[in-house]
Amino acid sequence: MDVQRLELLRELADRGSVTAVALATHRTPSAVSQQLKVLEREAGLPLTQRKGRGLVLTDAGRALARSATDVAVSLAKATALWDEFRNQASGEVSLVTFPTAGQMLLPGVIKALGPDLVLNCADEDPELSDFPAFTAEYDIVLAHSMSGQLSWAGRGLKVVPLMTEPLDVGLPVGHPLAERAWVGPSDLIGETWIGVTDGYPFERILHAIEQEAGARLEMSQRFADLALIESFVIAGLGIALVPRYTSGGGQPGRLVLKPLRGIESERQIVALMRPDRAERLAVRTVVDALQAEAARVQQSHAAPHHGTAK
Amino acid sequence: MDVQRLELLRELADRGSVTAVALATHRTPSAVSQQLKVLEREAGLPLTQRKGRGLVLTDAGRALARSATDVAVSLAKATALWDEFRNQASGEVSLVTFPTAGQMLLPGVIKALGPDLVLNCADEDPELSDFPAFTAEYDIVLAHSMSGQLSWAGRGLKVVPLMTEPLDVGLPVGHPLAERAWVGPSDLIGETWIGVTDGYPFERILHAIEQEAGARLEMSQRFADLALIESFVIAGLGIALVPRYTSGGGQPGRLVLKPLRGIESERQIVALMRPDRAERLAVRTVVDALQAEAARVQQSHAAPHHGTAK
DNA sequence: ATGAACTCTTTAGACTTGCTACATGGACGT
DNA sequence: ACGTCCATGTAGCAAGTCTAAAGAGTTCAT
Repeated sequence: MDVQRLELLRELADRGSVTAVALATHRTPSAVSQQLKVLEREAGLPLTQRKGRGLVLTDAGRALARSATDVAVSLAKATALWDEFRNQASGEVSLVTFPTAGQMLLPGVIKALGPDLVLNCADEDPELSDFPAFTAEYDIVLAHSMSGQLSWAGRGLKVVPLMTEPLDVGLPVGHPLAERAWVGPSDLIGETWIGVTDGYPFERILHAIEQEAGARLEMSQRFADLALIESFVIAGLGIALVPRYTSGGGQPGRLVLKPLRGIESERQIVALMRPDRAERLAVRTVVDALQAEAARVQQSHAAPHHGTAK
Repeated sequence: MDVQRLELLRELADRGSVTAVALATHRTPSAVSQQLKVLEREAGLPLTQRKGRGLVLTDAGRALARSATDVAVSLAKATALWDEFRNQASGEVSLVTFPTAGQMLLPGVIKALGPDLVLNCADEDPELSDFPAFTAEYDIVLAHSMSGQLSWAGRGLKVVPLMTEPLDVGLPVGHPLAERAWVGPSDLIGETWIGVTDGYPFERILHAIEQEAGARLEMSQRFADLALIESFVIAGLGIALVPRYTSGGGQPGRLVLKPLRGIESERQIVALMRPDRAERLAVRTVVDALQAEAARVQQSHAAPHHGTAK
């Protein structure tokens, strides 16, 4: 019946606790609890169920929450429509990203946006946290996945692809392989590797190399931060897999990138959003800017010469 | 922003005046005016405009009203969903029909519906009034159109076809043509006709007969009521075009029907609804029953023999 | 076992909101 | 010019929704 209440139910489905919903909607838990109770009375059947000290949705509750999404979407479309009538997009948009994508895209995007649109950015480590879950908190979530591996299918989230970034092999200047135009899996066995933290998507490619070459790679270190990995490579302590567009930012000319052949080695960078938020005009504007900037970055690297990076 | 207000704007688009909206929504005109004013202030641009002593929507207002329909639809889907969870369809559904369709379909439909679902019916003369406009007042509007002539395309209404009913030539017993298996346009010139009121869709077929036969039909009387026309035909005062399934109800055996060949002679009977109302579970149930009953009627007539009618 | 921490709920009271009732101001038709 | 019709202001009231504070149940640690 009432949209506000339905919205509350949907938030509960997303966030999983009354207090979280209250916090997110700037209300007291009491208010949320009361409204949910009213909704349940109107519905005439139990929508929630106590479990331990928390609260979970029943099947009926989940179904209702899902249809509440449709309501939120059409409502967001309506407000977007009249935003189009009035002025250009304005308001605030929040965004989380993993570090490398932010470094690559955000400065250009923020410059491209008008002064009426405030973009609040934050960064999070992509593997320590459940990125799709951030869509509850942020309007836009920048995430990456390996090609083909659509880890966030379903879930009811809107996924907008921004770019696919090749993952190259990073070598120190003077390394034997540095003279080659490209490298293959068999060239890489016997090298000392600087790896990524367990669970990183890069890991999948390293495994593919091992499988292709028929030997194990020697992994000396494991880091999460890209700049740290690069500094080890530059110091000659090993070689590593690095994203082409975002590497070498700090120390150009001291890191050599070689494309990897024989293995599909790239990552997809996408924007994740809750479907209703994706409809907001301001959000759509930011996503458009992200796509444009991603295309610009990709094109500037597609151009010939240009040394190793940048 | 607020759904109730959007709904009000949509009602205004449908009904055209603040007082009409107030009447329909059980409010005072003052309340409607205030809410529209709030909506306009939120939107930041004029949605309505005074015209004479009335009020009309601006372009922006119309656009918003249209998107308000989407909101209403998704909201109706949500409530329908939980109606499905809870019990079978219940509540009240209102319906208008033109007389012959009502006589043909409604008794069977009402018997088929459970006791929890109350169907309130009314009848209106199909030509004196704008039938699509009734969708503002009634949940379901039973209307007819000649085949191919989709008079209610666009408008944003949901159209559900129920049946196509042939229009036959009605003759008195003992008429020379009564022995024939069927009649063609050329057989019908020279006869005295009992016509329908100007503007009735039947009129189009009469014109088609004239065009095909190359002569004018002699029209002695013009009536709106079918039973009245039939009594004239039975009295031998002329022949007339009558819908096959609904004729002869009162006096079986005294009216002979002959199919008309050489001209497409049928009318489409459809249900018209506002899209949001079409989503209500109770409404959908009634529409399903209408379709089933229509199929039943059509089938019972498709069966051979059976004399003239019934 | 007992208490501390956490989560949801209940209750009572304040605040906000949308309504009715009545009055006002134009626009149309006679 | 008058009455009618329609939309809109103003004041007050009724309903709904929130906060605040206390209560009840569960989990975890000591």
